[in-house]
Amino acid sequence: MRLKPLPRSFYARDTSLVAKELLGKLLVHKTPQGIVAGKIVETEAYYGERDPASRAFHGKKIYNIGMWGEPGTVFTYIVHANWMFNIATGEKGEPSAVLIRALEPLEGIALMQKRRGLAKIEELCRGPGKLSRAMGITKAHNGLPLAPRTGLYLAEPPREEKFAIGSSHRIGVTQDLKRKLRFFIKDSTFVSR
DNA sequence: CATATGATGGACT
DNA sequence: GTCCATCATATGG
Repeated sequence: MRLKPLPRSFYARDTSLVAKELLGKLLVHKTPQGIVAGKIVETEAYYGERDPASRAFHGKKIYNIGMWGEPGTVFTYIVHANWMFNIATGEKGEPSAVLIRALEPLEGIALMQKRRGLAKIEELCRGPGKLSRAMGITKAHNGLPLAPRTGLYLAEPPREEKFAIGSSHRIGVTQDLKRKLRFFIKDSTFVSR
């Protein structure tokens, strides 16, 4: 499979637009243990300092510095013993990000199953913590640029696909539930609840 | 050093 | 729907 990585300019736009257009794209992670890849089926947009639900809301910290990085920079953050996989968006210096919430596993499924200790394919990446586990994403990736040379990157799917996009309020946040900043592929069975 | 806190997950009613 | 294990950080003594 020949993959075309997303250009940096893709990420340097409005966060919710990036979140929406990320649906259907491929997330690829090459590691010494093997290659794993999946299709993005669910995302959430987080605006920086203006967004009370954002990690950047309380200012620049060591752990969230990645949010201020170049667009296309990985930002990982732990919640309840689970790593969240985010991508910095917008202009450099603007701490907005997109959280990847769910994937449809495509490649390296055996490795995902091994890392998750689980056989059911629908469950492997259905949720932000699950997908990081299955993909092998941790703190070590915080601050890395998304690029083939780092082993972790996003790419265009081999074929264009048409699908309906649904939206809702964001999951798990207690602030700002009004805005619909969660996007997902409507008919996908791999979206989290 | 001690304790609180989640952008969660999984088990259970 | 509810309960709670889990653990890297943040924060206060």
